[in-house]
Amino acid sequence: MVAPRLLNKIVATADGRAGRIVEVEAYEGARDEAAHTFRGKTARNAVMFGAPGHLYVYFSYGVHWCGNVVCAPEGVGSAVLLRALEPIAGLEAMRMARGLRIVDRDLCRGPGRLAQALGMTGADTGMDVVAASSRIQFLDDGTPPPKALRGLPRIGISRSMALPWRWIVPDNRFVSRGPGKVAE
DNA sequence: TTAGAGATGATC
DNA sequence: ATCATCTCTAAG
Repeated sequence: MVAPRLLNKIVATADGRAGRIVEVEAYEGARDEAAHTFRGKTARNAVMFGAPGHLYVYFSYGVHWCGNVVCAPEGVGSAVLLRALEPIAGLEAMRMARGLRIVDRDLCRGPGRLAQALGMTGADTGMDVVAASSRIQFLDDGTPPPKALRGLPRIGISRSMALPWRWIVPDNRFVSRGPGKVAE
C-alpha cells in the first residue's frame, strides 16, 4: 500500500500556497466497496484508471470538492484521498479562499476544507502533480513518512468499513480527527 | 464540548 | 436514493 508513503510530502500551488500531508485515505476499486471505482470505469472516475500521479477531484454532498491522487498503475482504479494538510506557506491566500476569520488549524483540516484552501476543483481533475509546470504539485523536501504506521478506520463511509486504510501523522494537531478505533 | 440537521448536486 | 462533508445551532 503506497498511501502512507504520501504522509509528510508537500502539496504546493503555483501561487505559493503549501502544506504538508498529515492525513490520507486509500480507495481501491476491486476490493473496496467504498471506492468510486468499485463498479467499474465511468466518465466521472476515468482518471483513476489512468496513469498514477494525476488528480481526481470530485464534488461531494453537493457542497465540497475533494482531491485524490491516482496511486496505482494504469488500469487498477485506485487513488488516495487527501484528508488534511499542515499549512506551511501562503496561509493568507488560503484564508482568502476559505474565510478571513478561519484559524490556522481549520484551514486544511478535512478534505473539503483542504480543497477549498488550495483552490482545487473539478477543473483540476487529470492534472499531473509531478510535472513542474502544473499549478498544483507534490514535492518531497526529504522529510520521511512516519515509521511504524498503523491503518485506522476511514471516515464518513458506510461500506467496506473494515478496511483500515486511513493513515495519519501521529500526534499532529492538523489531522481532521483523532485516531479513532481500529476495526476489529 | 458535543450532537443533530440541513444544504445541495452529481452519479448510477 | 445515496453519498469519501461542512457549518451552524442548540443544548450540556
